Amino acid sequence: MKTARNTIAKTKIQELIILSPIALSHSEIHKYLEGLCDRVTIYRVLDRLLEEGVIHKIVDVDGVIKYAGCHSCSTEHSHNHIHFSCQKCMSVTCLENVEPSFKLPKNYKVSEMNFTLSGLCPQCS
Amino acid sequence: MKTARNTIAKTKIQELIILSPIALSHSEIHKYLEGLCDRVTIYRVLDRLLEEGVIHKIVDVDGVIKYAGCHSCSTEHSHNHIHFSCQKCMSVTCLENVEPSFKLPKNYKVSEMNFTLSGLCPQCS
DNA sequence: ATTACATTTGCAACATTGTTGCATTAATAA
DNA sequence: TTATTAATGCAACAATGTTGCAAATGTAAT
Ligand SMILES: [Mn+2]
Ligand SMILES: [Mn+2]
Ligand SMILES: [Zn+2]
Ligand SMILES: [Zn+2]
Repeated sequence: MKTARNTIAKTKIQELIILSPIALSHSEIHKYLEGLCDRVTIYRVLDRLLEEGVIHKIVDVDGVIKYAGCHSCSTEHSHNHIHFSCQKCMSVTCLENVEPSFKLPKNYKVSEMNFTLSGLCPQCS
Repeated sequence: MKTARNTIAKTKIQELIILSPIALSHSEIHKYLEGLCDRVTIYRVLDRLLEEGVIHKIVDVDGVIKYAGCHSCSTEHSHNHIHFSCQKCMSVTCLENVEPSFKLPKNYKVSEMNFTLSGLCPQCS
């Protein structure tokens, strides 16, 4: 079997994302790490953290992919919540408690959803 | 004042998007046009069509940006509808009639939304 | 039809983002 | 401490998107 290893890069990246109040992009993580590891390593660590279910991926309104820690998915791993992207401070926040409702036409089978609102966050409005 | 011109490239791209039943990405449009114009021209034409309100932009679940014609926004220009991204045939469809409802915490001011579901479309399920 | 001119285009050059192969490094278990 | 193999660094590459500038082209006036 394949046994995961706790490397410095992985530990630091995980810590960074989990402790951050907002979702982070690859380039933001790269900046924060200040050369601790290679660009490519970050991509690979992010893939591993996603697989392990430690973090989840968010597609921002402009298509930029951001990563946020999983807080409320200890039992089951679902992220059917809304994300809010602030146009002023550029932060992306998980609104864990907000679940949208909608009525889909027949014969559509949903497996994932990505719902991002943009506008002004409480700090900026 | 700046007067828009109807060039061959613009006409063809607009036609392509409007007539398509699914949203198209830049690279898909590029393929369809078969060298009718440069890559860069497509980017610039898309920008113009967006500004003119002829098409709208959709961010797919994987962050790929797609373009779809505006059908039901003759009076006002809003796209608060759901988009469906099929994991099998990779099509992105506008579900113009499906509007999600949700209850946002106070002090969030929404100006735009991007709501994309992924799964299987009627044809593929 | 010809001219004038601003818009649009093509091309080159560049930046950013993401992926892959491979030799080297380093975490973990024996 | 040593053996094993996961993880990293680096180079090379592909895909996507942006910008500057000269050339081409659409449109309106003559
Ligand atoms: Mn989230
Ligand atoms: Mn749409
Ligand atoms: Zn803000
Ligand atoms: Zn399908």
